[in-house]
Order: sequence, then C-alpha cells, then structure tokens
Amino acid sequence: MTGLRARQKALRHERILDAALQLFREAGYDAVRTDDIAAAAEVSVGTLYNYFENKGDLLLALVTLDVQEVLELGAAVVTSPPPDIAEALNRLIGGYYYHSNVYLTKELWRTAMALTIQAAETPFSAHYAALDQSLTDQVCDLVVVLQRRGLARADVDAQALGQVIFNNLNQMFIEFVKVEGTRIEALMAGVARQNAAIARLLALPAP
Amino acid sequence: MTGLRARQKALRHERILDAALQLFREAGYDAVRTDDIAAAAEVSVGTLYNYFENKGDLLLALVTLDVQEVLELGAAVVTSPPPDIAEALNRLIGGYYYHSNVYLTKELWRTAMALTIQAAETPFSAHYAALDQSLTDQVCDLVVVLQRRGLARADVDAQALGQVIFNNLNQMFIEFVKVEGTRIEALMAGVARQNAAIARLLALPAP
DNA sequence: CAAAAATATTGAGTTCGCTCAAATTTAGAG
DNA sequence: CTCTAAATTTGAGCGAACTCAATATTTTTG
Repeated sequence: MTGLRARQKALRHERILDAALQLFREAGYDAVRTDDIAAAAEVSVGTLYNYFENKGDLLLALVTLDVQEVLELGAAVVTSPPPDIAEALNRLIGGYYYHSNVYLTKELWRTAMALTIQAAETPFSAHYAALDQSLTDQVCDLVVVLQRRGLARADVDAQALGQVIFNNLNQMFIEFVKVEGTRIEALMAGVARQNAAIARLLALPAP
Repeated sequence: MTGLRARQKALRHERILDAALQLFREAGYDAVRTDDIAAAAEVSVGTLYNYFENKGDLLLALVTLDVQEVLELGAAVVTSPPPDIAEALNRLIGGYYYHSNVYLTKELWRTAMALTIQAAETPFSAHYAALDQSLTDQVCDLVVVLQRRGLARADVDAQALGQVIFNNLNQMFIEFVKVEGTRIEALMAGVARQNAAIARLLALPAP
C-alpha cells in the first residue's frame, strides 16, 4: 500500500488546488492572498509554497487542466471536420472559445496569459507552452485533413498556415479577455470573418 | 511665459523616464526598485507615483515611445512597397522587429507585453492598445495597396486578412521575447515562411 | 506685499508575496 | 518498541510596491 506520506501529499495537493480555484473564481486573482488559499486548504503558507513555485504557478496549474480538456474536444473536430473550410475552422475554434469560461473568468485568463509571457521558465508555464504547441499542431492537422480530402488547396504550406491561424485565434482571445465587457459571440464573429477570408483563399480554384 | 510649476513638472517627468530607461536597461525590470528610480531622478517615491500610476505604467510609457517610432518607419514601406507580396510583408514586419531592440531588452518587452494584457485599464496601457491598432491598420493598408496595384487578389477581405497577419506577427514576437536565447534572424525566418504561405494564396491566379 | 488657496512633494508606514531556520511527523533499523 | 534519520510542515520575518497625512512650494487674491 502507498505510504501515509504519499497519500497525505496527494490530498494536500488537491486541497490546495481546490481552494485556489474556488477563491480565485469568487474573489478574483489579486484579491485572494496566498494566506487565504493556505487557510482554506488547511495548510500553512510554507506548505503551499512547497507544492507550488508561486501564486502564479498555482493559477497556471488550473489553466493547464482547462487547456487539456479543450485539446480533447478539438481532436473530435479534426478527425471528422465539416466539409466547408470556414465552418471547419469555426467549429474547432468555437470549441476552444466556448470552453474557456467553464472554469475560469476573464480576469484569471488575463492573469494566466500574462504569466506565461513573463515567467516562461517556471514548470507550469513550460507545461502550458507545450499545450499551446499541441493546440497549434491540432490546427495544422485540421488544415492537412482538409487538404487530403480535397476540400482545400494542397499547394500551400499547411504547417505555416496552421501556425498563422492559431496565432490569430490566440491573439483574438487575448484581446477578448483584456476587456471585461465583450462577449464570446462577438469574439466568434470577429474570428469567423477572418476565417472566411482565409477559407476563400484556401478554396479550390474553379476548374 | 509658462509657470515655474509647469516647467518643473515637465523636467521631473523627463528625469524620471530617463532614469527608469537607463536603470531598466542595465539591471532589468525586476531588479530595479522604484526607490532606485526615484533616487536616480532625484525625486521621492511619492512623487514618482504622482507622475506614473505604477512601476509597470512607467515601463509602458517607454515602450509606447518605441512603438511610435516603429509606426513612422512602417509608413514608408506602405507608401511604396516592393512589388512582391511576400517581400513587402517581410519588409514591413522586419522593420518592426529589427527596431525592437534599439531601446528595449527582451525582458523589458516580455514584461511590457504581460502588462498590456494584465492591466488593460491603466492610461499607458490604453495608449499602447491604440498604437497596436495603428500597427494593425498599417498592415491592412499594405494589403489594400498591394491589391490596388494589381499585385494581390482583390477578391478577399483586406481588413480581415490584415488583422490575421498582424496578430500572427505579434504572437510570433511574443514567442520570441519569451525565450532569452532566440535571435531576431530566426524569428524573421519563421515569419517569412508564414508570409510565404499567405503570399502564395494571395498571388493572382494564372490567367 | 502679505495672507490664503491651490498644488506638489515627502517618506514613514502598510500590505502581501515569499523564505528559511526550527519544530514536527513519518519511515526504517536494531 | 525505541531511537535515529529523512522528509515535511510551520509561521515569524523580510523585501519591495505602493499609500496618505503632514509638509512645503507656487500661484492667486485683496
């Protein structure tokens, strides 16, 4: 059987994450003090810092859980995308976007995005970067699938184009979380317009 | 004549900015304490905070000066772009990139980018956002100019495509400043590949 | 030109993220 | 079961960003 130590470790880890998520969601990242999280998890501040590098790393741990789910969601779209290029892109990207407010608020995303830029060396930030790469790969895969099925021009660098599409959707999401008032529908509309432009360029030329 | 108060105000404002730029550049953003900047500007901490909302706003004030220069640089490319689509994009974007290390280090850019996401409400962050929009407009203008001169397909939403191109170059820049080791040449090579893909799609169809 | 009003400066004090030496708890050996 | 070593927890304390009541300086008024 697993030692008492290991079980308590796992338990504390989860208690801290749970406490952080709840407090962050209801009060916002800045308003929550690390002491509050420690108290809610029934652990001392020192212990909290034994499990997570810093306050930001704690948030990124929560964010990566979210991105992981989103990745699985996207895989389904890539394996059988709708036959229209624009629709396929919108389906994939919409999946990403609409999932984004299941666990996290705009403020939390904002803070998280800022952290991944500023503290790119911390372990969870590296993990997030890896997931971001997986998302890029997923978009690239979608482009390749569309090309293979004869739905999109095959005479173009799918890798490069996939990166462009992902960078665009990512940047659009950042702009979205920057402003508290904007709605996901508006974000989707903006991205759909951009996807339409790309889809038109990617469409097979008239025979 | 302008009152003594106004003159001293302008003087102090400049002294603070100068001190901050020098210290930030030579020691890095985090290593410099606001007390240090205040001391170097021969001003008290309280005064510093009378002129700038916070430490980050001070950095953003410096960054916006840089972006302003970059915008002027880009205008020249837009008014008379090279006849090749890919080359035109590379020229414009290269201008942006190569100017980026004139005043600021990667760490400063990283911090600044993070701040514009996290603190989108502070005055200088709003100013930065406006400049970002101007950069987007500049890219859109370039696409329109290429279309007008018959160098690019005209049957595509230039506005939307310009946004995509800008969002891509912006995101690529963020990835670039994230990692301390990477060189601008590598960044340019990556973006050039992406631009090549877009240029191919935008090229006029064979008659 | 003096006094009052308006505007700016100052720096000790507060807050919060994070550290680390001491104390506590668990695992293993005899 | 006891004693020792290893691993873990603890919370008072530290550093740095930022505040605000007191002070100082400039401008305006009579």
